[in-house]
Amino acid sequence: MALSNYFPVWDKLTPAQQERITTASEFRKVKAGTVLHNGGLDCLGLLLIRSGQLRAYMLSEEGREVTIHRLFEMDICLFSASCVMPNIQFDIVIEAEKDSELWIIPACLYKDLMEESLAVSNYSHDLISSHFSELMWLVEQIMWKSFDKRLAKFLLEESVLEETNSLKITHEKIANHMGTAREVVTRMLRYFQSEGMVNLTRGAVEITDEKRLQKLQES
Amino acid sequence: MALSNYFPVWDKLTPAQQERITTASEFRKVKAGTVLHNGGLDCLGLLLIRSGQLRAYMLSEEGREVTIHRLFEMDICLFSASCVMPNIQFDIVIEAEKDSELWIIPACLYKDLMEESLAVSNYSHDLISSHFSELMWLVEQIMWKSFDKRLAKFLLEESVLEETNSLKITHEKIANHMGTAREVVTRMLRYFQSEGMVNLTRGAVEITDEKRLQKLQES
DNA sequence: TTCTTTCCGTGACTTTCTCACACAGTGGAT
DNA sequence: ATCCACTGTGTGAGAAAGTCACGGAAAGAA
Repeated sequence: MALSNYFPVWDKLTPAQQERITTASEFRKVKAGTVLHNGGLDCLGLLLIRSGQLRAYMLSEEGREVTIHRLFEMDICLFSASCVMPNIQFDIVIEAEKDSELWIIPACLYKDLMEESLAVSNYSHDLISSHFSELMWLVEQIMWKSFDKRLAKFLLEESVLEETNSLKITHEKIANHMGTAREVVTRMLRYFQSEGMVNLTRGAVEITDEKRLQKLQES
Repeated sequence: MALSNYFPVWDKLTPAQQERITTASEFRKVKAGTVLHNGGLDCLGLLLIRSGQLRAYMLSEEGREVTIHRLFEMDICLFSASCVMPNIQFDIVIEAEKDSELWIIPACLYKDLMEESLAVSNYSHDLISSHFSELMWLVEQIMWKSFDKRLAKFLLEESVLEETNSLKITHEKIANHMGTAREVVTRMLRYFQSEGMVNLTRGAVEITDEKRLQKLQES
């Protein structure tokens, strides 16, 4: 499948614009763990995901993380282009969670397109505003939801994503997603296990009572 | 001063568009404390501030608050228009902090403009993306800054805004801005007082050692 | 096997939040 | 002036979550 099938509002662009995109974009395959963008330093460009899975997270000065957004097939990532997302004075890191294939669209090209094409501009607007909503949601979670509910929710979402109840994930990684300390995750998982909701083994969490986690998460 | 002096990108609109805005917009004066928008229910429209001061805050199910954004003269508020900021499934409240004058621009009109005018679309894009940055900043604060630093910063910012070191504000209001409990604010303020940084009286906080607060905030 | 690295478990302590209640200042009503 | 209601502040006790400092177990490499 070609770029044109993945680029949003492709058919609302002029042939000339389409041409500019195809010639300027770079296709790339990356391995899980690859860091594609790190902080405000580089202005790599937009990422258009063909396959795989990426994670965008915020990094604190002390090296703590929180996941801001996750990207899947067909998603487009604006965080890696400071020109399109101006005023960002903190570190966002984009990392491949799985082996991924993607196109890199030069940020300056996209910026030009935005200034030419209503369709592109409106599309970006919608995209950022949905990111805004997502972030509001995160704030709500962090501020007002107790940790047990948040963890239950995370495990359930992860199991939907991976399409299995046996999650291959370490406590450390969970902690990084959620922006907390590993010990906190360990303790809560042990509690979940003592209540029969999960089963823990090294590097893995198996969900054994989905319904109770559901109930916990909602309450 | 007329609406045209306050509306962004006014001179990039066609005379017809300008006409539509002037005729459709409503001018309004509100007293401090007025709630202009409450939750996802109403789609009031965009607010264009001529004078005064507004506050946009998120409301939890239990009635707790956090300030998301503050609006001043010349600012424009998109939160009150769910059409322009779609996917918002939580409660944002817009409240006048001081007596204010503003125009209300119907959301549907603005939406139409966005789909017609590149200038408007790009302007909205920049606006939302700066809101996004602000929110990221909030997340960073909440997650990684200890409360004493956050409170110091709040007091200093407030004193800049009000152009005085004698802030007329209750502990409760501070707590609502910062998304925490009143007792927490009271205790920290008492600590600040014991350290000679502030002087507390009923309904007021006087900053007596700005420099130490500065240092605290930065550390 | 031994060594190293990664991952997990845990106690002790700090910070922040929650709950419950008491009391003090302020501005009316009488 | 006295009483009352309301708002604003003070405080202790306990829970939740984060921090610090370990130790130890599992998995993979040498």
